[in-house]
Amino acid sequence: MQHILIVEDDRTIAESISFILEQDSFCCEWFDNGTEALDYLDNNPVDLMLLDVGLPDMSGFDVLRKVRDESDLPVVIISARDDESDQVLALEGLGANGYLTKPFSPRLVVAHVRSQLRHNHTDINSESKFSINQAMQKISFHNQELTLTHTEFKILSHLIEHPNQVHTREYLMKNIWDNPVSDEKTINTHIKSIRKRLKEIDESCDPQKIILTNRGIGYSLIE
Amino acid sequence: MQHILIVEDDRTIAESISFILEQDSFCCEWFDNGTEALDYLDNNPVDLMLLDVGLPDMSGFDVLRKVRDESDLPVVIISARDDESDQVLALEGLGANGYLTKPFSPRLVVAHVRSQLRHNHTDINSESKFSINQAMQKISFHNQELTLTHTEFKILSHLIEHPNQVHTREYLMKNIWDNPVSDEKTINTHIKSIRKRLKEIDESCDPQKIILTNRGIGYSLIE
DNA sequence: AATTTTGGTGAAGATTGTGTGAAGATTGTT
DNA sequence: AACAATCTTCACACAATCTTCACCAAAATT
Repeated sequence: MQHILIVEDDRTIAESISFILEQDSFCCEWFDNGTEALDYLDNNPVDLMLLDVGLPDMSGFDVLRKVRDESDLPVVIISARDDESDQVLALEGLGANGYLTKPFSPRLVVAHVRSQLRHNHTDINSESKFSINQAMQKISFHNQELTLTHTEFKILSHLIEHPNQVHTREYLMKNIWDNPVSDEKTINTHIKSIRKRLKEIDESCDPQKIILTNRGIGYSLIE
Repeated sequence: MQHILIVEDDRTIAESISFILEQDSFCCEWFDNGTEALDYLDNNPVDLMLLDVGLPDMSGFDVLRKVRDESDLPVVIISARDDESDQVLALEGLGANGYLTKPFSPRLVVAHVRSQLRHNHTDINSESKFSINQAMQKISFHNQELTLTHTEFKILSHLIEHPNQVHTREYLMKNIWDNPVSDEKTINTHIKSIRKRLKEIDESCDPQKIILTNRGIGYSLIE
């Protein structure tokens, strides 16, 4: 599940974008101002940001600057003005990844979002060791089906969909459990059993090299 | 030097794009048809493709399909028609990375090109000895990955992100530890081990010239 | 030059984080 | 209700890491 952060002060626009993205099985969070959005970004996992230029509290460009100070998060700008110099500034100067001018159809927004996130998607023709069958809720490892419990499936899916990236236990818990009240140690045990299942399929593999522990931080899956 | 492949049957447009890209120290190759462009692509290194939709021999979309069959090369579409469904198809369906509609200024083309190539630039372009991979919580020194503990990572990140600037021990502690109760001498030891790790990667470097001690004050990283 | 202060160094001890197996709690199924 | 599967928690062992300390070297001060 990919998380989209929408920063847009027009409620109608935000809702229509949100609606269509959620139909495409994205998970959306909406803020109508930059301050709250930046605050949210600091503490929550976000895969892409849709950012309006005209915000009540600060310019979208300023928001983008602050985001770029600390991450490479894909940011697609939404602008009411079709001003070329703004676009050049955003893309070249500030490091935006895409630029959309109003009016646009929600469908186009999804196209831009998908275009930016494509590389994150587990590609069928990539040589990944894993393949996910979302419909069947099954994961294959070296083309052999893993028998996973529901929780294990959700954890491993997350890691596969965001490989080469450290996930804190806190992050994993937020995304996997609805009620976030649980001991962080619980993750350890699930990881342990996932590793065990990998070993069952491929005796020669080293599960700790595939799902690696980043001591003091969390876990990450190496592609 | 980055290589741009321009596929555009309008000579005037191709030349103006080419001209401005070359001013920005890109290296351009131009073809006015898809067949030759695809042929060139098979045998030459290309970093990005600017692709017109309307070509004499085949549709730009067909060219894109063939490119996507075998690579993830960034492709920015140039279209004469401002048709939203075309754009959705290109971005979402065919895997284009960007979409420009004519008329556009050459400046905007460069902005799109730079935006797409930005992630490649960071390593080559920056004169910094260090690069931080936030996603994996890793730092590279001369493009070699450092093995750092969590605390070491946090200290070094701070120094890298604010180079040429003295950080008092007190300041570092406040920013790195949640509970600020600790002996300031502790920083010394961590700095020592960071320096040791730098030396492990580059035997010939002098770690005390990279992270330098400001006697009586603190430490600073020299860029 | 002697003294004091500050930082570098290596090692020892304290602390924390993780892997592991198993027990208890929860959930779902028959 | 009984049972099985699964999830969560816990205790322990071990290893990685952090902190402290004693000692020495370098720089600044007298």
